[in-house]
Amino acid sequence: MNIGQAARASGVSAKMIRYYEKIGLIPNATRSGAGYRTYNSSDVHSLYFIRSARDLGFSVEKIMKLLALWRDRDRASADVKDMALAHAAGLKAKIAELQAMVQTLEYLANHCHGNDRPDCPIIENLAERTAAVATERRAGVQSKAPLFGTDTPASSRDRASTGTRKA
Amino acid sequence: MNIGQAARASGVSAKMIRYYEKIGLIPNATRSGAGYRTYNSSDVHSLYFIRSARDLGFSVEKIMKLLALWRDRDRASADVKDMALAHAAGLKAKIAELQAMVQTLEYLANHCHGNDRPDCPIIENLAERTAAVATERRAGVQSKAPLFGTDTPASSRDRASTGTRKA
DNA sequence: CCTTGACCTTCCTATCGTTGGAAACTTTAG
DNA sequence: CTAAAGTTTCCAACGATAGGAAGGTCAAGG
Repeated sequence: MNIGQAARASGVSAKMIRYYEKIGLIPNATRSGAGYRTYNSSDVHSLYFIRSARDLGFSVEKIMKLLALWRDRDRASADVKDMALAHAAGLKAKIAELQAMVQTLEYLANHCHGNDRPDCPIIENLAERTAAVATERRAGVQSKAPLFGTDTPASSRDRASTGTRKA
Repeated sequence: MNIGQAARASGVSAKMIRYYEKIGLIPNATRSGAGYRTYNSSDVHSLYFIRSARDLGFSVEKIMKLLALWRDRDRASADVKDMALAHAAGLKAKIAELQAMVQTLEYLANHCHGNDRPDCPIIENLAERTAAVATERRAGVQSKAPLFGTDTPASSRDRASTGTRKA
């Protein structure tokens, strides 16, 4: 079985199969005389496993651990369960973040006339102080740089400590 | 105001300010005699706008449009509202996707004993056919290569699905 | 004046997962 | 034999961000 067949059978593109091999997620494939990679059904099975895990949002790094557990016939199911639940928790956090964004956007849209006049609270909020919901969501948020018409070049207090605030 | 002050005042890192300038999201900054970029409060205001939009999950590309609308005093508020709602809809789709993942993971975890024995339906499902929820979520999924313990290198129906489906 | 340290400059690299292309080779079908 | 399809490797790009190296600049203090 060449890489194309393996790709179609597993749902992982040939490009990605080579990539997974290069980064060590899967072992080096055996080669035919002409240098073609050859795969058997067990390899396809691994690839399908990988694709399923990617569909569930697991990173390649985590998939490495899952694959190790998969191949370990003496694994404890608790290990896998922990990984799955931890991953689910991470996804939930991401969901909450996105929901806060949606809430803010819809709040702003609801306060926008949506006509042909320029008056638009969405723009105004983005420009002036970020909407309330987003502000609340943000963790260590303090005093949002009120400098406006003022042109003071180096105002007395510098917050935001250069970097590493958010993802 | 130098780039460091602008960064602290706007919440956008100096690295990102230079990047935004390079990709044309913001105009080239004026320079001091020594080549330092200088900013005024209006520039900081733009940066703050950008940061707020990024916090709401807007891509840089969309922010370019938002900035154009911001600077266009004759814009129709409907344009901005449409963008905001379209973006919210996109976020909602993403949320639904993540929720499906969580659902699958928790379903699998609930069926896992989580003890020190190797028996683990999470692994089994990843390996064999992907859990029901994920399968339903996936669109045109068919005939999932049932090849299993068999080790036939080129079994009869490995080219069955020769027709480029999926990416 | 000179040093020190904070700041700024450009340029290069990396991340993560994936896709794209180019140039060359092999296999398969006609 | 030829043409098409498949494969190989290598190189680059995406989006947004972070890190670092090597060097120039500024302000304060001796």
